[in-house]
Amino acid sequence: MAETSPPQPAANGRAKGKPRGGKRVGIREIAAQAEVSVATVSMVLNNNPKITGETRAKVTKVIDQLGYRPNRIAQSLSSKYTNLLAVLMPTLRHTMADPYFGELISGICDKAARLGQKIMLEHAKPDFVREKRHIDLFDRRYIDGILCIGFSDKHTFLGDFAERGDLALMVNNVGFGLDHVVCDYASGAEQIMTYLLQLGHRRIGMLHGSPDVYTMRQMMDTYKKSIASATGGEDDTLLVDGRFTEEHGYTATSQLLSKHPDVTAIFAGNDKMALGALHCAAERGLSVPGDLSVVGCDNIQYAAFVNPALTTVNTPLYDTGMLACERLIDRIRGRKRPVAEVLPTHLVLRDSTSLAKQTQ
Amino acid sequence: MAETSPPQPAANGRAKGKPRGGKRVGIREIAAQAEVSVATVSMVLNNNPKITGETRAKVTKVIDQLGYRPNRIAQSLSSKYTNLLAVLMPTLRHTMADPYFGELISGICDKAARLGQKIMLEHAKPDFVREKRHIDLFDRRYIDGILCIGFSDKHTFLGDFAERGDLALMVNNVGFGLDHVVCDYASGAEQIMTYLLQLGHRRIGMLHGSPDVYTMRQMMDTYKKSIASATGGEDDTLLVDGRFTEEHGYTATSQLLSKHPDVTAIFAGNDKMALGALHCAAERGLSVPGDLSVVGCDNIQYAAFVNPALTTVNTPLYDTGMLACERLIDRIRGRKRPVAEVLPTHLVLRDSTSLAKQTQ
DNA sequence: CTGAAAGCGCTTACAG
DNA sequence: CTGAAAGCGCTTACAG
Repeated sequence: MAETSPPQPAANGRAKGKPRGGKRVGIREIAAQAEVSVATVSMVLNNNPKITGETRAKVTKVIDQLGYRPNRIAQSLSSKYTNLLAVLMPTLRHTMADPYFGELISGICDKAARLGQKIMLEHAKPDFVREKRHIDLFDRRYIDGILCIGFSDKHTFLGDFAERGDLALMVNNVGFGLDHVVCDYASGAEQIMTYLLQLGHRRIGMLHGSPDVYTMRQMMDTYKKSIASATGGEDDTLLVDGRFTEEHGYTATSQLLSKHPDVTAIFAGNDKMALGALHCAAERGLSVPGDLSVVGCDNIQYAAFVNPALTTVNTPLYDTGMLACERLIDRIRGRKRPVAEVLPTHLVLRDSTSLAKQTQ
Repeated sequence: MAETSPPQPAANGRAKGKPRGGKRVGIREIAAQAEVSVATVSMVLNNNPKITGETRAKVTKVIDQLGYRPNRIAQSLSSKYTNLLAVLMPTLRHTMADPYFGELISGICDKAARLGQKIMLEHAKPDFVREKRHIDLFDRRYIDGILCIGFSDKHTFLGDFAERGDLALMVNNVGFGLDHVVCDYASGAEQIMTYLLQLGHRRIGMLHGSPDVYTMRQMMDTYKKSIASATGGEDDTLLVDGRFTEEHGYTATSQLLSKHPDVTAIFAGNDKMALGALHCAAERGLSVPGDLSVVGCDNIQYAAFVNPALTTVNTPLYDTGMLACERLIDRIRGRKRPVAEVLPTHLVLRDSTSLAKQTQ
């Protein structure tokens, strides 16, 4: 539309080809119309301070008139940046549908949009890693930097980034010589344990995920320390693997309660496992929190809407995503100092916890 | 590593500059080493059938040796494709954390990866649309095509794509002159209603979202038709707006039950609202399904793990995402025929539904 | 079946 | 403060 309405000298001279509306306007046409060189137009486009306000105004006017939009492929080929960032995550079942990843990515996307960057999604499937496609992302100039979420110590390919000097930042994980932004899961776990102990619970089970995951290790260590200092003993059979999912949280709880009927509280390493625990308790006719207290971690969206509403730790995932994205961009733009940020967590009290049934 | 190990004639001659490992290898070096022209290398890269098996082998060998990776920015500038697709969605609160979008996007990403395409994420914020950045995506050559998810009739800017001839495909929505891939929500709703009526329910409330949303309209129409034909009457006060969320599903249920204590079943237009309904029922001391049957829609991941496990309609969101992505790529690659696909849905029976308390 | 050349649409030194 | 020219690294007609 914009191309047909302005009273422009009809370009009928060379009417051949050109499907509709004629050739796309390029930087050359802008330069010609504005009576400057293409270099000047380019500098206006890139907000180069060398350009006079007057020149800028003149060029900007022509750009608006002709509806010129710079080709970002050409821009990237000539310049150093693609203005594209990747988010890399493991291939869990339907990763994107997980509220944990979702919150993180929401934060990342919002911040990226605000800073004029685009976000690309990548899954680190086995063949992806085998074929070194994570490296291709940089070598083939897809992206300027990468955000890694959901990985564990086992994902050693992450070390490739640091080795090659590619800009990568890990979220809720540390190591591999990379920058990181993490939530304070250790403090979160400590707050939970303190709270449960205050309520009189002594037999507290834990639903954990793989200890290869940094944040989970933090929580497990804190849990063990708390138990040890409160009860003077330790009992590893109170720790069961719920593999981060509702399904396994359910079966793990089932095992735990069968082996230890005296357990009065369960600390789940994430809300999904806690949901599995609630489900298991309901099925066994145990009232929560009457017979059993359950607490989760992360405070994902539906934690407030399960029955009973879940007491949990709020990890600021959205903000974590925002910060991670911002810091990565800092690095791309030249920041030298490595990034290592920790965001605070806090307890969210709801209806799944109460005083222990019988204090020992 | 690869660059230091092979016993290559030391390139010490021009030792200046070049931070580490020397200059990145380009198509020119490959051509030189393989003793062919760059055009030939390019053709090998693009699997051009004109190339002899012999030539191909020779060139491929050199490529592998030198670890050459084509610069995709340069490729895109010379060719017609970016091999990048965008997923566009509205800005709901933390959209990505929503299982509905998550499942869809998981399917899209997996299919895209398999077909060698990359996926970019975009949110249609007010300023995004105002500044016509959805058009920029094409004009500035970010992408080859776009997948639109989560939109309603109100999002008229979607019409811009068809008008400009840009390749766009809508998921679970029709109109705007665009291609579409949708789940059969009408059939899903019909299955639900038939089932509830069979169970003896006559006073059935519905939690709906905006009727501007195509799929919701399908369900509402089906609901009304079912009620009318089963009871001979209609009562619009049985329809309450739950705005697709747990929160509003909760309050809508509260309203509904206050106004109509005789309601024995609730059909929620999505699982999130159903979850709100379950929560509300629990708080009012109503047993589900004893006092009240509740059914949702979509069968999102945690629907099986809430208390009680939710009866719902399975909409194959993951597969829908896969198909949508595949069809969009078909179009990019030249398919002329518009895409209009409908995927079947089916009822998933769980524990939130049972016979009506008292049949009238 | 392969090669030499032009061109994609920008940015970036380098002069002036 | 601005311009002319080279170059980013490929692909694509066009010859041969």
